[in-house]
Amino acid sequence: MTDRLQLNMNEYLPLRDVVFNTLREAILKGELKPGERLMELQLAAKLGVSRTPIREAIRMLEQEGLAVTVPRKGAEVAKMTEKDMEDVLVIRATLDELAVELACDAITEEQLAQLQRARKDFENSIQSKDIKKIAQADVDFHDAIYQATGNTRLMTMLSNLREQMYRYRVEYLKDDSKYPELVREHQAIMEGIRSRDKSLAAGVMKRHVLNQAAAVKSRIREQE
Amino acid sequence: MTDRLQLNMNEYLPLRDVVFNTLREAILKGELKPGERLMELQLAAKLGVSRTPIREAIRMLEQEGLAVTVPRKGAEVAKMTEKDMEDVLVIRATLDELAVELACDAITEEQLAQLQRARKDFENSIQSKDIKKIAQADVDFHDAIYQATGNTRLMTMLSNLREQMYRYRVEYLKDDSKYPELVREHQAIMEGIRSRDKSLAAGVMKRHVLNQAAAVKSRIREQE
DNA sequence: CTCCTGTATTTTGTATACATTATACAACTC
DNA sequence: GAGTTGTATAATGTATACAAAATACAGGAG
Repeated sequence: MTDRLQLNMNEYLPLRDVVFNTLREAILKGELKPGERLMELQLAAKLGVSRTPIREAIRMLEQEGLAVTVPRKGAEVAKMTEKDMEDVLVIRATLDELAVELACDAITEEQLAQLQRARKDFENSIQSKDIKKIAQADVDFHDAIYQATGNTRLMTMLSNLREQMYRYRVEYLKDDSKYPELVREHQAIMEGIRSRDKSLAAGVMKRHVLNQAAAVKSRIREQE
Repeated sequence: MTDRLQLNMNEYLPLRDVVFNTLREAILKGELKPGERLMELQLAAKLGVSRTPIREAIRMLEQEGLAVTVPRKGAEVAKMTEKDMEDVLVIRATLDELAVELACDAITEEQLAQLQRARKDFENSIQSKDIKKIAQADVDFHDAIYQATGNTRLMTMLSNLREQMYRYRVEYLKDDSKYPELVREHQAIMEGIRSRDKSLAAGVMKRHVLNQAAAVKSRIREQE
């Protein structure tokens, strides 16, 4: 009996997860805007499912910080105030620092190569002028670091924090005068990790994250 | 018209939240043990509600890391491996450090007084030999610090991280030989914050958190 | 005895129905 | 006109019904 027919049974996803992913994407892409109401019946109709999986997906979005519910009124896409964003940025800067330090200790040769590839992909993506592509390449670079920490929880938390900024961050990437600095920072972080120089890598990473603060916050002010 | 009858309308809670709180408590207290199945029908019968709020509560527990669901099989109380606990501890140590630093900058006189009270309550609670009481006093002390950071997200995240350790931490508090050290550490943290000495306070806090590692991990080994 | 298979039962997944509350707006009062 | 009240409508909260999959286990084949 061949063991290669892996039986695509693992591709089953409950509708709640499909709905969750769909709504999550829509929120991150900005198709569902901060403050926009998430009405069960309407969403159910649009997605062709019943209210039950919609409700469960909303509960999940809620815990991810992407939606907010008021009892008996319903859910809406979470709005972030400038203060919220500051709070998130401080946490993210700290945890990203931690991630880099852990990566310095734990990264394997293979993961280092992966990180190197991600760094190059990012530099190449910049030529393309395609914001989505650049954003994705940036995400991949950071994910490569998270992966190298070997700390699953940290990976999850950092992905989640990034997600909350993501909606507002695209704007930051439109300003291509920042690209050279981004490239330099990625390079420095990469070098720091390769040479296992924790304080160098962590320092650059912290700056790298906090550099986004001004741009992201001004984007929030526009929203209001 | 008197404005003191605040109309207890704000005490309305959807059943999903009641169920969520109930299950959460049960898990933290150890009444629902790691690995124990959470069967909807059974829980619904026991709590006297229908499956719908149960399901929504389970989705919430899931995102808090207290439950794990396998599609079409159902949910169970999350088990933590030693590795999971290490991962959580590292994150918590880092964020608790951050919290203390932020508190050094932002704490008000009133909050300082509150922290002082919490610290004393903790010392008093130790005399009582009542583990629950001691645990609660410890929680209150740390909460007072979280409060002082003024960072709402950080408060939420730290509460959540603590929650995940809580189940395994009671054991740690049964060993009263540790009490003097705990008291000293609380005192040092308190002093550090009062004198706005970030590096002192942060350093002690980090140690304070990591000190629990061995005890908590051995508790996990027992579970297996 | 071991392994397989078929079936009954339990459990989850999803849809729908009913109850209750919030919202919008028109008619009314002052 | 400002505010209030009543009513229709729409939304959420909760329960239940039905479908589909997982599980347990008895019985049979080898």
